[in-house]
Amino acid sequence: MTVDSSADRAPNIRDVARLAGVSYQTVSRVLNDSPSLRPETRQRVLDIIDEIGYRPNQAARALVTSRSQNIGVLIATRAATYGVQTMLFAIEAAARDAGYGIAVATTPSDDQSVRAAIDQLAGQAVEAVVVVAPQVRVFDLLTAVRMRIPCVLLDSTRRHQARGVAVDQFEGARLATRHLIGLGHRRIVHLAGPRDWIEAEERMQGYLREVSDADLIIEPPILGDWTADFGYRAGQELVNRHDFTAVFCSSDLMALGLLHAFREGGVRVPGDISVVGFDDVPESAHFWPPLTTIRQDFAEVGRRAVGLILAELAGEDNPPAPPIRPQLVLRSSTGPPGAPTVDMERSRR
Amino acid sequence: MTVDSSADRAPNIRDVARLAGVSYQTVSRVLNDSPSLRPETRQRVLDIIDEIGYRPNQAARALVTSRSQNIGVLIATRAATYGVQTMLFAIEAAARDAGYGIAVATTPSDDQSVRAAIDQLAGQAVEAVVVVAPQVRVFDLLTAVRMRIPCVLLDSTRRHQARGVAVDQFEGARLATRHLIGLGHRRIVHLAGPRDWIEAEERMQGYLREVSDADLIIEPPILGDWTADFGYRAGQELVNRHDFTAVFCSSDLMALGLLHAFREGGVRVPGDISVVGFDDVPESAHFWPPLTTIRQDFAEVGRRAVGLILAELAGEDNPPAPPIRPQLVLRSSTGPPGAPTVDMERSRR
DNA sequence: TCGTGGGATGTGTACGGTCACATCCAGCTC
DNA sequence: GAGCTGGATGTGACCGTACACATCCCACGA
Repeated sequence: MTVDSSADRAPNIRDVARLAGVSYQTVSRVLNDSPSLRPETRQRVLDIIDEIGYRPNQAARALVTSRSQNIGVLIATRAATYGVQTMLFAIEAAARDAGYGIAVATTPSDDQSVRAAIDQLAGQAVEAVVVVAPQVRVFDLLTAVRMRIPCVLLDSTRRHQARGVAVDQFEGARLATRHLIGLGHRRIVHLAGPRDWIEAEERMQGYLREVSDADLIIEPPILGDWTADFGYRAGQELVNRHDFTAVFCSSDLMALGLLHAFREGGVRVPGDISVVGFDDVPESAHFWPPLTTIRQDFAEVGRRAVGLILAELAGEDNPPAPPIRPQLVLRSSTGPPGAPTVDMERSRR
Repeated sequence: MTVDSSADRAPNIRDVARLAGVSYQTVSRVLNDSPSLRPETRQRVLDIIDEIGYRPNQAARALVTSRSQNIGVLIATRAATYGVQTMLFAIEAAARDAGYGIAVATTPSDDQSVRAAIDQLAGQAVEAVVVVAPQVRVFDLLTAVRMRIPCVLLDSTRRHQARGVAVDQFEGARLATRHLIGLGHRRIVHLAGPRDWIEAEERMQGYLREVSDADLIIEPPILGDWTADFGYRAGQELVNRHDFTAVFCSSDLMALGLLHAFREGGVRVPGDISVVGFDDVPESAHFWPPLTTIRQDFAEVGRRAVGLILAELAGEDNPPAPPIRPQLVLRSSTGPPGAPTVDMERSRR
């Protein structure tokens, strides 16, 4: 019958209160940084908290405040890629700095799976959702579901600018294409990403715009799937064509596979064909030849997404920020058409 | 004063009960699949739930059951790697299948950050923690913190077998080394991972064991950091040595950088030097030359970890499962010492 | 001296579920 | 027909916290 704090259940706010000789409400005030507290009272409570290892119960707090302190991250791909992981880690770090936790749900992109993932996150009572790597259909589905919570889309530039954070894919593709044109290339093939992906579409549009602005012949883009394996297969086919001098790949990995196929097929890069990638994954500096590519700051995308979410949760208006500018990284896989194969020195970084 | 269900707050269990003409407890029974319910009653409740879009409040449920239905994933690295992401996604998928959500905390490996990450997860009231990519210090810290919840470590083979799931890194390293020895190599350099990482240590031990079993000269391993950049720098130094004929790299990425440096330095692979990697990242088939490496099934590791956790949460004993066996993947970066450079055909998969 | 104001602290209640227990009623046995 | 049994359902209490409000006390000025 005696009040015993050594019970096996976790200590709660009343245990702290009793030991500190105050009411539970005072403890609550300490936890929530209430201004009207005598410093010595606050300290006494803090000491007890520390001593008995008290931790506020998130469930109880969430129940009464209806704020879970959790942000959901919906990842609409199961493929392991540098970009997705970098964004995820940046989101997590930024969220944690703001006192939020991260709940992750990955999913294939079919409707049913995405719905299930949304349910999953809703079940975790997230206060907001960051959608990573959205395909068009995922976006459409999200608008259909009409979530009652803030929702930020990554990589959804231009089309859905209001609710998205993104590197300017369109601009990145123009940079890549313009670089090739500037070197003198006139027939440029585009190895695109999946039709369904918003960013793939943006890159393709950027390529098309730049090519048509320069009055060049537009090659029908090859639709790929981001992977090195696909790039390899595409490369095997391209080896037999002799009507182009450069390839703009929508991902570094596809470029890697392409380089592989070209090498096997006796096509020299950049001597015969120049190749540009997209993403600037850390490995691309060590491809053979080191890959000229478009760098996008994935971590910044993640941080901005969290910033947007926090602002929205705080009820602030989000002034639409300018998209993040991508950057051309010059390495050794590009050169003027018909130039001799890269010499060794150029590939040093 | 009239009972109005169109309030802007989310519907709760009593709203459902009222509309279905039953008590809230009956609704609760429906939600928890209680056996003693008339089918028609159950159906009526389910219809109402569907109609008004009722979702059980996780916080309330967690409060009373003290079960959050959440599993924490502590990732003790901020580097984006194929292995970590593959494990994470597999964990998420397996957890979701079992009705659990995933809370992620990433962290640098210093003590203070890891503590903060643990606090973060504890704050999210996770029922268990999966620790990914543990360094020795992280493991020691975890034992010091003495968590009150189940905790599974990934990639902690042998040393902490009881609480870990892992690919047998030791065995993988032996496979790689034995392969080189079998080809006739007598002087094999090991490009190791960071000293602090358990799996790096295991791989190094495997290499050392195999080399000493074969009575070969033991080269002092070079301690790296998993990255392609490091492999590149290490390769630049190795180019000047002529006292070895093969390199076993502790990661595919280091191997990639190494290949880059060798190519620049005029060292032919495998003609002059054979190279073996570790991990079998999807790109390694497209390296130049395509990389012989050790495949480990990251997804299986993630799934098993969740299996272990679920069993422990259910109070079952975990029969210690055998470690997951890695597998040698033969490609074109290895050959007998002094053999001519790989011909093109061999690199086709 | 007393009313007043405000800082510091305590009390009641609600949040949305689950659990233990109570109740009800139909069907069965004797 | 009374008593028993067990399935179906309802009632009260409680989980741990935050919020609104009440209370207390002391300093201050009229």
